[in-house]
Amino acid sequence: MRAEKVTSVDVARRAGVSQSAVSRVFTPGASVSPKMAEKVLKAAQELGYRPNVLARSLITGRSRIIGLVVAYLENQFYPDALEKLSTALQAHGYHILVFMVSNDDAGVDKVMGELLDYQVDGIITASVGMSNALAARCAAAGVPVVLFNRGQDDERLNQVTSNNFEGGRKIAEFLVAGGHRRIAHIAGWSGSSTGRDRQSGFLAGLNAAGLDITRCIDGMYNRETAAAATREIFSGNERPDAVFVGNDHMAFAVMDVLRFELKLDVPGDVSVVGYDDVPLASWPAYDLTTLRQPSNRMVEATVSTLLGWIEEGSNDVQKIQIDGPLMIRGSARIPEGWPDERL
Amino acid sequence: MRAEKVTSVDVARRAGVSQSAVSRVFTPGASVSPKMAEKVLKAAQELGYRPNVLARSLITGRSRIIGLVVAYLENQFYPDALEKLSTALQAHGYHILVFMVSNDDAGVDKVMGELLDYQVDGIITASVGMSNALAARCAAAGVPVVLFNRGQDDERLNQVTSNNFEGGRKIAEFLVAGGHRRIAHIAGWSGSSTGRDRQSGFLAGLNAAGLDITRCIDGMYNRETAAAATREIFSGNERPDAVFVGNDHMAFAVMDVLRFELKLDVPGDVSVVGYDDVPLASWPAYDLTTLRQPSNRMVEATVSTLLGWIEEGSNDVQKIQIDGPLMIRGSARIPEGWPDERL
DNA sequence: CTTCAGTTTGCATACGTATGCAGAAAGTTC
DNA sequence: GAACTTTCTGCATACGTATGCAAACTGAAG
Repeated sequence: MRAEKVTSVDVARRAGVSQSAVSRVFTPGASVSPKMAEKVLKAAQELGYRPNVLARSLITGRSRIIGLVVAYLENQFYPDALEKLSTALQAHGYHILVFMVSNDDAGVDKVMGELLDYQVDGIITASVGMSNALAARCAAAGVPVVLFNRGQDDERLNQVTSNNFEGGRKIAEFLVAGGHRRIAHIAGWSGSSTGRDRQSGFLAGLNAAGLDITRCIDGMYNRETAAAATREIFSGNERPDAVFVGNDHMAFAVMDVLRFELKLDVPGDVSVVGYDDVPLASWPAYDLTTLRQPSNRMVEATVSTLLGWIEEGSNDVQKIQIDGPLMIRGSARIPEGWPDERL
Repeated sequence: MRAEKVTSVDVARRAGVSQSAVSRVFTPGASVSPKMAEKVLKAAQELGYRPNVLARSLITGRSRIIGLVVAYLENQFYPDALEKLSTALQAHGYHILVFMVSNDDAGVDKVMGELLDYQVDGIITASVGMSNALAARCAAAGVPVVLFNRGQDDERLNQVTSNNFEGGRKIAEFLVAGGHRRIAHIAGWSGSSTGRDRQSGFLAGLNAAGLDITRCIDGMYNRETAAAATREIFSGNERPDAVFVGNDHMAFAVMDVLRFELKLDVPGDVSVVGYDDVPLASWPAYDLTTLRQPSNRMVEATVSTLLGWIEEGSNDVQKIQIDGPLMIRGSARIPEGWPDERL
């Protein structure tokens, strides 16, 4: 059962050339004559030789591995992003090494150490923060980091997010224009920049119309917490007539509670707006009005930033914010004559 | 910006010992005196040394990387499994390298080559098949493979699935007991063992009651295809009164079409049963009756099989089938006095 | 203090590849 | 065909670690 590894030396012997020649044939851009290439490729073919990426990385200092740190995949936004990131990176010859982590500093630090052990060429964190000590270590190790869908005040960390403040503001504007006056917010986790920015944008939007948030509870980006918050907010008799929920994943829970527990009509009794536009949001069962995070463009920006650092030695830190449209669907009252922003 | 890597040699110099000593301190089970360990660990601590996993793998022949090949993450079953697999493997010091792949032989073969380049210690494929040539290559390379949620007739490939035949049969029994007589099937992709087994189990169950499948279309595990199939099957006037859908992901599409396009009541007009029991199935918006694939136990079986091959040199091929219960919810008529199998 | 077994250490080498350097071959120009 | 330039090849070495082997040390028993 034990494998006999075939190495570049074996190929060299068979082709009657030196090991360096074999290496050069498999190194793009190296200098080899056509007939050398042919001889070597033939021998390699016959033996089933393929270069050992790990051994190569030892010399070149490049592993072609990107570490992805992610806290949970329950929210559909993340598997979707993971799929797109992986596909995009694969096209450039990189692959993703996954690190699941509990979303606290200790967990992240521990895992990040393991990550560096693998000599990753770059790190993407999806909605996970980093301690300063850690950011320093990555910088010291020369490993570029991109925070995907999470901002953080650190001069060393690239980040790609949607324009969360503006998104929150847009949603406020939309709800106000729809005639809502008692507006609640089930917020994204206050420990995250996304949660905070969406909330402050939302608040700014309401304030601009002379309104305030009627009721606000942190939903922790968690389905159960959001459901409990909904019960709390909507079971009294002074209930709001609209709610902005910090992401779609929680918004589904909110709608389920409103409809199936509290027997309220959405959007008749309550308008619900989410954030993300995950695929499920467009399914008729929810038909959720939500602010789209343009994951394609976010992924694109993430990949090009990362590859810029890795391959072109770039070192200017990017803080990229991408605007997304409000996807108007059936879960919230549509203001008279509101322009349809859909793509 | 370039990093000064700290190596075992640096640590050795600082601690005033040999490089081998350092190596031994970081190799579990090697022979080192307590005071040597202390000296080395202190020096390592001060320099921030951590062993280079890649260099280590060159010597030991173990990379502590498991390759995961997966076709798409849209169906919630897979991110869920990925999360659990990754967490379980991490606990054993392994990590998952992700390979997204289009579900055809050419795509799989190409990607699998890249996979072997990384010297992975094992391979898990999630609902993806392998050509025989490929299975042979993995066997030759001594890399164990586990097919997760996919069976295949190959003596060299481990596999872990739910008991799809029995699951299909149970569902037939359930629907028949519910008084349904015109029963349709939107099948899982006929190119997959899961799809075929569920279908034949279902058929066997119906036959046992003297019934047959009224109408059957391959839904390709694809939302759009399943939706189209639903329109096809249910828009005529001789419509079935129940449908078994090959997985939950398609079942949601089917319910959406039935309710929102065809204005049929579920389960009043049509009973719908799915397969998988993804988290979404239990959300009230769908409240889908479905056969649970016990992903926890499937993951556990996958991990222990894989580690058995890798660490204990096991070489008996496992073909594991795990039974799952029918989760009875609100999308299908419940037969009088039917025992509740829920956990 | 000697002997001997057991433990700990350093030396040297190996893993599979890439690359600087110098020499060989091939091509160009007169 | 000589002189020169360009392209190609092999030699040697390096990357960071683990491990067999023999030497050095430790401690116990006599």
